[in-house]
Amino acid sequence: MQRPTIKTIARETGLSIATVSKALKHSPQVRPETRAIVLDAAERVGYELNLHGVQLRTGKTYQVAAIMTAPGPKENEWEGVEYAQLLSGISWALEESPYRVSLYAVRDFEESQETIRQIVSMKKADGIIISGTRADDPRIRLMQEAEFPFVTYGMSIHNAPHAYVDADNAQMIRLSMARLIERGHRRIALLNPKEQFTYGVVRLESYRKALEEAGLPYDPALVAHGRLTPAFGRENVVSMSALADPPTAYICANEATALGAFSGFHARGLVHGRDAVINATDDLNVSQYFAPPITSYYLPIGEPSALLGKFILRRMEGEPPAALQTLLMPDLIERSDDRLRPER
Amino acid sequence: MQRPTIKTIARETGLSIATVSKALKHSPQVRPETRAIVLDAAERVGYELNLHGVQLRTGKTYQVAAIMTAPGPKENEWEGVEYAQLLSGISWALEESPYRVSLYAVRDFEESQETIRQIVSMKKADGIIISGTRADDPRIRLMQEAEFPFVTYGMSIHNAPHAYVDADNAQMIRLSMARLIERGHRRIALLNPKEQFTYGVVRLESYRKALEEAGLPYDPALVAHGRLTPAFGRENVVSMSALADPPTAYICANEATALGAFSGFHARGLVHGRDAVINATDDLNVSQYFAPPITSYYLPIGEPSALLGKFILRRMEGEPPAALQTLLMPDLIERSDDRLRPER
DNA sequence: ATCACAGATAAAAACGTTTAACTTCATTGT
DNA sequence: ACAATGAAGTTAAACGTTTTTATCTGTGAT
Repeated sequence: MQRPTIKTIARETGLSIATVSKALKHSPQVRPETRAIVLDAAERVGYELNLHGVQLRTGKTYQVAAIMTAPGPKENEWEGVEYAQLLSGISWALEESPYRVSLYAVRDFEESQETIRQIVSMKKADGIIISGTRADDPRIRLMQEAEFPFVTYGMSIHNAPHAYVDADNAQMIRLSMARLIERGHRRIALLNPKEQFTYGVVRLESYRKALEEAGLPYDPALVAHGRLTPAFGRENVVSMSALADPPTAYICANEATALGAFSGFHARGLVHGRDAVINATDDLNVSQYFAPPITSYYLPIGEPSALLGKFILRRMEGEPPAALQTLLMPDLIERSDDRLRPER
Repeated sequence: MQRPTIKTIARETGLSIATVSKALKHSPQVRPETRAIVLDAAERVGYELNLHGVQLRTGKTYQVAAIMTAPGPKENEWEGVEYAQLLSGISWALEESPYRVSLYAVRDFEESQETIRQIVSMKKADGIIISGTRADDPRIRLMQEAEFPFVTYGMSIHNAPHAYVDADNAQMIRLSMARLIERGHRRIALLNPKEQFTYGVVRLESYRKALEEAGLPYDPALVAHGRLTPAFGRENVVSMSALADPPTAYICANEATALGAFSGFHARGLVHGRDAVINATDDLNVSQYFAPPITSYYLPIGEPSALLGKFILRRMEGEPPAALQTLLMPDLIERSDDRLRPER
């Protein structure tokens, strides 16, 4: 028993394969009654479209390439864990479509660029989703020049308009800072992603502006850029807390960094709420389990990932990118007062 | 400028496409000199195999389906985060091959079963990688009956032999228990995955055996089965620590559970090392950042994932499954003494 | 000189689909 | 009455491979 093809249906119905093909794709060239007959027969024989034929004929791949930048297999730091949920979110968004997510794991920016170049020129996918965007991102230019559909998780600054989904980092930092300053903090540390990343730039800018508006000085010693691992959080708490005038609040760019910051507190004998506090941005709903639970801006990763999936589908259908740009505002979840209580 | 095909090379060299095809696949039917000419021309025109043609002709897909069971997009619990690294590890292992990882995110066991059935019957991939295996796993039977190549992350118990990679859970629990008992613990809690999973069964069995050998009673109140989220860890610490005779040690099946356990300590005012201790199994190298750092069995997730990739390649080449079975023993990393110090 | 044979290459068919070009037939407008 | 139009189908080619079968060429044996 072979897998049924349109030929099977043609034989079954006495129509030509061309008509069957058209009927299945709802071409206006075929009469509704005929279509009904075809659909019925298709159902009966258990027909399912063979993508390989389509792919060869049309050049479509029905693949959405997700470029995942993760540190090499040898490096064992807790990094990029939110990718799992990001991928599954995208995958679910594509569920009703014939598209599948195919994964391209790369080690660094250069490799992602090379991979994208290949996907584009060899047409290995119909659409691409990337993250870790830069202020001026050559990968975006590459895809735009080739008119290749793509969506980014993260904005760019100097590139021509494109489809993206991102958290509203500027707003988030602005409000975070206002809140902490209102609660008496004057020395606020920013544990930020690498400066190459757009959101690193955006967050830093917003941070500086907030300081300025509050009439507080900007101290570069309170800002760190790096890979958002627990190690990063820990190291910076350890070193910054040793400053003559140490920070009383740490804003961590993700939950891994926040976990590491707690580890730094432990190492230096600091007590959360007495010596300093930690705030964070949280994708994974994990801040509530820290001891003590911390205040965070929470954006369930399912939201951006569902949007990424939706957007790439629409881009592949030719929708212009201008309509496919969303900044999501995370919810502030206050779990501690964050005023210092210098008891004891 | 069209993408070059074997036809391009045929024109270029004056040979037929058949010969070119054979030359490219190192068929013995073509003379070495001819092959050289072909390879040279291929290089010159920048030829790259078009998989769509191959796929249609041979039925091969060059896809490895990774079935990822993750909770629905609506549920926002920190679960399954290690999947990101697992996937990238597999993806790297396939890097030199023409195969790509294509992702199938499913919500639960039933859906994974249905998805696998489809992949197998519609031949949507050449190989499958699944995790979350059960003692008697119908998915494994399904793939075996269809003689479909697959590798599982996690053993099964009642199924016919198949390729798998797993951590040596029995040994891990045996040694963990021996170590804790040696340090004076008599009431040891086991925060375990759901009983359906093979490793849940294996761990429980090993736990009971360890108790028995030490002459300690088995108390079901100290064993919990559930989804390995922080919430699970927290809830069980909260409830178990309220027992008349509470546990003095908690063995957590992963780092998410351990994080939640710490949260439970905080909620109940327990101090790690004084009231009880936490041990864990760690894939993500994150136990070192807990406050305090805890003792764990650490298996960098890169190792099993690289093996999964290697194994599926070999299975797809027809290698029998018997040779493709590996139990990995995680390293014990002692970060605290774990004897209770009832100071204060 | 002819034959059989092997080695090397070529021709052709096939995989499942889409689509441009064509045919058929009924309907419409004059 | 008849050309023009349009709707609904059909034919056939094409996408890039692999593979079966056929063809050709030269060698060595008879």
